[in-house]
Amino acid sequence: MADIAKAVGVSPMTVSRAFRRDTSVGEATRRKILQIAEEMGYVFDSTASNLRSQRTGFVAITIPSLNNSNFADTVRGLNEVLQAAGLQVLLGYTNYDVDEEERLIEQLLRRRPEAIVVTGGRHTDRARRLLKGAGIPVVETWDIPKSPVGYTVGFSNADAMSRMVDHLQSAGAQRLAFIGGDDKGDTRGADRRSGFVAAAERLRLEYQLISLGSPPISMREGARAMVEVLDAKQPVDAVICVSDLAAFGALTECQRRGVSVPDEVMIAGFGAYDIAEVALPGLTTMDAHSMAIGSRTGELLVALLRDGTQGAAAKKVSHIEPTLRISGSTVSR
Amino acid sequence: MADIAKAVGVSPMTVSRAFRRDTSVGEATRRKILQIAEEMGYVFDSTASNLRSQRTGFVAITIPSLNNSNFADTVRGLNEVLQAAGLQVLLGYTNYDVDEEERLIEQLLRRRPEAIVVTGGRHTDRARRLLKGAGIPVVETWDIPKSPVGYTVGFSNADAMSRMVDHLQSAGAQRLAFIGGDDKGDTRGADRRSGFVAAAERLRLEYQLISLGSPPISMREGARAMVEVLDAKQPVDAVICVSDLAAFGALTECQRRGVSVPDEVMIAGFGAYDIAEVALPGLTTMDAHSMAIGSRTGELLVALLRDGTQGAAAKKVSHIEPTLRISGSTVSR
DNA sequence: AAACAAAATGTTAGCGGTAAAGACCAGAGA
DNA sequence: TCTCTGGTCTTTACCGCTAACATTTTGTTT
Repeated sequence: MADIAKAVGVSPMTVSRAFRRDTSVGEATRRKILQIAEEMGYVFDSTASNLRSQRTGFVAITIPSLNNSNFADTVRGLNEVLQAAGLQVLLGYTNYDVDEEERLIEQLLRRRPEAIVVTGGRHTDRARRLLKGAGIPVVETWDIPKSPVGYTVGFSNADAMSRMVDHLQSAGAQRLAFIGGDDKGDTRGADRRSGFVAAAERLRLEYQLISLGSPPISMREGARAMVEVLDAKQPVDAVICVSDLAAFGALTECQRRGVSVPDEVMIAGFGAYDIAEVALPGLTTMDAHSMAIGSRTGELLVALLRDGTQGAAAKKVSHIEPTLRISGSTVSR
Repeated sequence: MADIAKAVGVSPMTVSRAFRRDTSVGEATRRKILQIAEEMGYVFDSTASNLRSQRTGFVAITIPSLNNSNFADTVRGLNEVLQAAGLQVLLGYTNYDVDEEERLIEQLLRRRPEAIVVTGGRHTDRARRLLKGAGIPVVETWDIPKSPVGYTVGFSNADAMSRMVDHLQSAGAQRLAFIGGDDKGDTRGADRRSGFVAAAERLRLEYQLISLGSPPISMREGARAMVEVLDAKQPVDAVICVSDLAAFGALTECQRRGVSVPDEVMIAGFGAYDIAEVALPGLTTMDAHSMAIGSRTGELLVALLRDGTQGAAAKKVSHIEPTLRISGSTVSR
């Protein structure tokens, strides 16, 4: 900046201002500064700016896995809104592990983000302490935790699953099975399972739980689980899977064996992945509006960072109601 | 840090050292410093460290879209290696647009990354100038550009597609179709198309090109394109799709119509997405080793940043040969 | 116990921007 | 003519850490 200032014949401060559109610099001066800067190949140095102004423009986000189009959609929605507001997303993967999440949160906070978004509501004690002590807005997504750290943008996985069980019952299912991973790490999966159990007992339906290894539960695991279900002694009318990926795996296993879906067994998934729409038959699923979770979070953060915690937008819990999408895998046409 | 130094009874410099594992501080002193820091709720401030040491620990990467498990895998592979080396990935999406890429590259360079990774070899002139002038390692991935900016980790999309055409011919196909998006933005898709055309002409096979809208081309578009192919007057023995997602869409369209795959028409995809393995029949595909592209890039960068440009690892072009995975969609069993 | 090397700690001066406050100047109004 | 205003620009100090060098402490050798 000093070099540019000398070349243009102004003070470094004026150059600094010229690079920030909002502050007062004469239009002619600004143009000249930007032109000379471009010629000199100067690229603005955020690191210095960040330190002095105590504003980094970072928003940190931790997600369990990038390899999951639901979370990728949330990041996409978040990024779209934040990028427009001049903020940069700092991304980290926890790999469905709370200790890894703790490490990640600390590492991210060192970068002095202006806000932090985490997936889910379960964290280590130290992670909670770090989040609370950071002095920046904290948003928990994809869940409605019992004792939230700060703001929440999400839905009740248990309630959503309960609605799905209602649908299956009304479609005629009496004996259900739930396919999911173990409870470690994937709290959303665990919530879905408990919602399933609660609903099945409320409706006095027979049910069984198939538990696979640790998340992520994908297509292959869904197919493997379906083997178990179909080989078991007790017959099953409907299978609910923790995600559409597992559901699609289950569906292909049925097709491999010539088991008709939905006539012999219904299959339901979760998450409204692309595959649910394209599969044959289409998969009944619960659309959690992954991208909306991200963009809603982004809008909340932009409002908070602009207007402060007192702003009108500062609703603590933002509910995003999932939508049930009924398709050929649970109702024959 | 000054507060901690006072509390422990040492100089701030010693506290600074204690937070960097490698520098020499007495073991007892270090423990005490870290303990008091934890009690005081201190979180290290990277922004100041970055400025003074002129090292940010950032590696920037631009990808066309997060909503694509191939690129997500590359990011995952990269992140895994970089995270282990204490580096943080800075991610940006270009949305298959070179102007957007230029903006993004400038924005990312302001953060003073220590290296930058871009997807593909086509950039605006200004983007090339920015990359070259940044004075940091530049890696182009997923392509082998004619005139690379710096390092390259990738493969020839045209050659890979050519091998796929060879396979289809040897499986008995005479009349081919290629399903892909338009050339704008997705240079990899365009390269695959031109590889397809070259191979088809080399082998003197009949062929047609089905072009859809702008990328990303997904399952829905694949199904739509297949409608076109099946409704056309000229019959087709085999369809090659720009990605497995499109291929799966095409497959379901065939199933919807009762067109047997592979007996009446063969279908091949690209990218070795999960769906290729789970679909029924399995999709013949080209595994580009997305994750390996990321981890190889990561290893290259770690070596470059450690040993400098003169290091042994500084091979300019790193070729990752795709693997043809033959499955039920092109050969009946 | 002196002499020296190695390890641990301290001192000083920035890194490259910008917050805050003040100076300068042309044009408007008294 | 003088004051005042608002826009434009400058001066000064400092954000929180660490490179580079200086110094002290500890340990080892003879």
